[in-house]
Amino acid sequence: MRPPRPNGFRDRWAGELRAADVGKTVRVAGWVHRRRDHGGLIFIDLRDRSGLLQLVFHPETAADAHALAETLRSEHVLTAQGELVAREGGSVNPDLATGEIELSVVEAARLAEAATPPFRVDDDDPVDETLRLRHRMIDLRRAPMARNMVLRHKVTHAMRDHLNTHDFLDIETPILTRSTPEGARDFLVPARRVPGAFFALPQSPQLFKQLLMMSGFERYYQIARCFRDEDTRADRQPEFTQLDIELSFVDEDDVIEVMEGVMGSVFEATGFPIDGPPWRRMTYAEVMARYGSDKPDLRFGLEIHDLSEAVAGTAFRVLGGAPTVRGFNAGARDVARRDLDELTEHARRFGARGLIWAVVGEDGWQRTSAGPLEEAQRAAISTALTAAPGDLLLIVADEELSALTVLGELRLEIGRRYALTEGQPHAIVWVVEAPMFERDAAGHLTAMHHPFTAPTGDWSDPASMRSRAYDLALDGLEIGGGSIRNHDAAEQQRVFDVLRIGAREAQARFGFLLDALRYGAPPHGGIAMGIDRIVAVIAGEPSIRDVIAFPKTASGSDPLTGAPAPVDAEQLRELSLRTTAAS
RNA sequence: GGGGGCGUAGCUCAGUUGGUUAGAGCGCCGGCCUGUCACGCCGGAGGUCGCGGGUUCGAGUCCCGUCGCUCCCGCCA
Repeated sequence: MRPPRPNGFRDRWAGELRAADVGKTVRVAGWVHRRRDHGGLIFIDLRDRSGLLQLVFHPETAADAHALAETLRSEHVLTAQGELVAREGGSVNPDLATGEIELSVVEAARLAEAATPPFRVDDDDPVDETLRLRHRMIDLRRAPMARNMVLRHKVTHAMRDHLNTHDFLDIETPILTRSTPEGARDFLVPARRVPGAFFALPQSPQLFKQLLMMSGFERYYQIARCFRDEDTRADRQPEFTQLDIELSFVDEDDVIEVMEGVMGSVFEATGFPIDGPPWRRMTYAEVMARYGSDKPDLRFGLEIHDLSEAVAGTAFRVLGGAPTVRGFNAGARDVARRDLDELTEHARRFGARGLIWAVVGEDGWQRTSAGPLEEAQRAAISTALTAAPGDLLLIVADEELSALTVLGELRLEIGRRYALTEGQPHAIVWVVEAPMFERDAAGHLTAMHHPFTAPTGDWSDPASMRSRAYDLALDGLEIGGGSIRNHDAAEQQRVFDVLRIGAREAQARFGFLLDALRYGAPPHGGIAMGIDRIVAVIAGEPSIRDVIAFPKTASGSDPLTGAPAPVDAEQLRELSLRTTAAS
């Protein structure tokens, strides 16, 4: 860090002083991180953003300062001046960046007292998250959180740097806007000037960035806040941040290359140990078949295999009553009956009717839940899964998508249970050629990405069409995705036709984009990257709440973390809201 | 909307089959201590066992309800 402008508070950063500064008179300011009172000598670890510095207060040579130090407590704020001295041999602290030196305080002043913190700042032990959020300003003082905020800045800085040097323009888009079609529930804001009408907060800048392409800006980016009124998860917040990018006159390879450049520089800037781009690309069909997920964790194997042939024409199919049988070899696992019951329960949670398991012995299957299965089929399955004695085989018979999804989740569960990712290198993969449409519960086709994604394939069979989309998965987490868009109004209308979105509805929902398409839209495409997730993975934090300064809790009931406040009748009148008699 | 888990000191937790005065570590307060760095030693304060009801001679412990938190499913890229 650059030295601060010298003033009455400080002239150096405490954590950046080194042995080379010995002999200098310096002034530092910050918080009391820890205090060690030896009766005579008092040591105080002073904390500012740059780190820690040990202050020594001598009772005889600096009586006033020492008297003050006796009254200092944790998190008091102070400024101190003195001579920087070298520590004697045995008192050097090798665990501290400033451990070879200390400040022999001549003069000091307390700038603020502090109530005893509700939890320790100088300790990283877990504390109830609600309490941390209620006192977030204190929580953010703790080393891991402070580190995460710095890391987050490094990530966005690297992104901006890379894009700025590649001719991208940072352009802002509105927050108070109309519904954007990402499929989630909108947050709504009452519009005072149009009683009964509401703004929607953007689920993404999707429509606006496409308009910017039509405006001719060619290369746009924005670190954009997005809003989706859906329930919180460890990796999901109702308000989150994306790196949003759009380019004109491009195809898939162009966007992917740009993003590999961006993410490559992010990983490099943060020291994240991963191989540089170009990165592996796999089709949606392939990752679903092999890993049962559209965001596969490739840090370990345990690939899924099609066992339908192995059990063809047997009673097994009657048993399962299912069109497909798939399974994977979970490896040599020492499983108790309880483990198998838990795995079965896990499978059910994701919609499986049941789980077939088998433990392979020296001669055939030692234990299995598939009693009626004939020896020949058991052998065929073992062969298909290249089973060795001791191996645990997990098999699901169901509709194809359902079986693959369940096995994908079981694969991840096995990975967690047996720490299969431990010590493994990070794995990043592009998933391309996802289906353009999928069927909802009613059997109707809906857009798998959003309806502006360009499809490829045979229009006479929309269900078979693929989208010109690409999604990036890191360690089994989806960190971003995008697509080439429809730039032709007629083509866009065909998509709407498949989605059964009539001309009137399309005009009402996406009218301004459809209009824009008529005035000369360039071929364009883009991508959005989830910054919260990216930072969390790099930081090794399981929850993105730990890489967001002020996140939401699950219920959002805490005042500091954005709990919604009730609005009284008077405020409603002021907003000119139409209210019902009941309210 | 649904399912699981949790709620005991400021914090993190223990608390036996229902039994007398609810404990520990850390933190806090006081005393001692001139080279510590998670300083040490001695002492002390601090509890509506989330809340309400019930069963019982007796409830932190069992039952019902309720509130809060959390993880997951649904939902959501």
